[in-house]
Amino acid sequence: MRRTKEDAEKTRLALLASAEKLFLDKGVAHTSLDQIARNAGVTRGAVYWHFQNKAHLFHEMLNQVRLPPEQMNERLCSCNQQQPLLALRNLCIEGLRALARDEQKRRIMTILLHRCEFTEELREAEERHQAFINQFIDLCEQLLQRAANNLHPGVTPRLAALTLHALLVGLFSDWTRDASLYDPETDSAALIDPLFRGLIRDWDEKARLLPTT
Amino acid sequence: MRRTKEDAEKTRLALLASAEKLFLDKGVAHTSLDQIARNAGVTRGAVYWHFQNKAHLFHEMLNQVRLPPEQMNERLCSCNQQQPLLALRNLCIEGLRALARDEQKRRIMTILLHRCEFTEELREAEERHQAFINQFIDLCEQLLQRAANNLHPGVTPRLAALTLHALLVGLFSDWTRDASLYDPETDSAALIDPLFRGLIRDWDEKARLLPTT
DNA sequence: GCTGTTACATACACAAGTGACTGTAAACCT
DNA sequence: AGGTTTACAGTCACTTGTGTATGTAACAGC
Repeated sequence: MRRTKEDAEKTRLALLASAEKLFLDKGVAHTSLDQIARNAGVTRGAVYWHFQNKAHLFHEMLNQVRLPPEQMNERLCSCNQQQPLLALRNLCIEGLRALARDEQKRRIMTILLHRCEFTEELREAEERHQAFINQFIDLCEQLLQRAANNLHPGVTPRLAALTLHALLVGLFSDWTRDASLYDPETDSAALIDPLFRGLIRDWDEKARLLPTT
Repeated sequence: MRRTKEDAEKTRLALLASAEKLFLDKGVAHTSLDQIARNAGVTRGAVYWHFQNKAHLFHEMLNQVRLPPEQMNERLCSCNQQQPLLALRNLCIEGLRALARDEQKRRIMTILLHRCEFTEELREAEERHQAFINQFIDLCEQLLQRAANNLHPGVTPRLAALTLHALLVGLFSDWTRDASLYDPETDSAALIDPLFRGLIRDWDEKARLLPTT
């Protein structure tokens, strides 16, 4: 029996890891707290000691990592570069690569995209996720607004921001579903750049300033 | 008590409609067969008469409609136009609009994207879905291969097809999550065209042949 | 060394869901 | 007209999951 504070923290982390693994394998709704506990080598008592219920456990699992949308929002808020659109493009690429590099991020993103039903009990997690999405779209729109006269005719900042977000979500969704589709390390730029070229008029000249980041 | 064949078909459809509604509201895993039955004004006996279990009910609910990916695959296979890329572009736009026009398609697509966990019991539905996706990507790749020398440098047919699919998935995913983001009827072209412009070299001249479809 | 608290394990009560089985009235067929 | 089948309703046995309450050994502080 281990009862020191460090040991307690270890079981807490073991529970979070078990939840992560089982959620990924069998879905959130199809995983019971008992399965999570046993997978971590403890009983349900430990689960209820560390977490109020499954929804809170899920929420704290999300809190372990900063997922790409949140990371990108933080970066977008703080950075005020002279080339905001290039910075945005690099952020998108980095977001894709971050998922491939960090196994945990990948697992949690996969759970969010493919292994959970956003129903009543997970509503707060859903709203939080949704808030990040809207924030990201708004930030993109602001950046694109500054370069509004460089946009191709018929493209508004708002629609361009929506398109960019949709592309990212689709790339995340497809890759977490089947990682053999493409390799984020080598293909990210080729997957992102065409859209920028189609949105911004003199993109190729702009991009020449920065080499293949 | 109603027992004619037409009445039986009516209750079957009522069960499918109830399942659709409840799956959308509460998620597939969080909806019981009893709730579906009561919502349709019958008991679980009727459910087990018409369907083997929840997975089969789910599967037949999907069979009621041809979702955008399947529609687009059928169209892509059959059509051999002189302007395949323009046809592909129009198909994408039509796919987006179809979701907005057909309430049932929208509900079922929302369930597939946001209200179900692809776990063991729904594995066959997932595999079917995944097969359509891969087929769509392959078809796009073939079409783009024909115009390979018109692609912008650095863009391969394979990556272009992946990008296009990702954009569509993202647009579906975003819109089914929040329909106020954009209006498929008016915005579809503006959401799709930039990517084509960024993928294909002389897109604007090509597109001038066909007006804003 | 005693005590209170921590970090769980165990036990219990309860609800909900499933699948199988049985019952049954009306429809259908001959 | 009568038997058979259809299209369910109702019941039962069983399992699974949750939340809570209680037990308990070890640690931490004085």
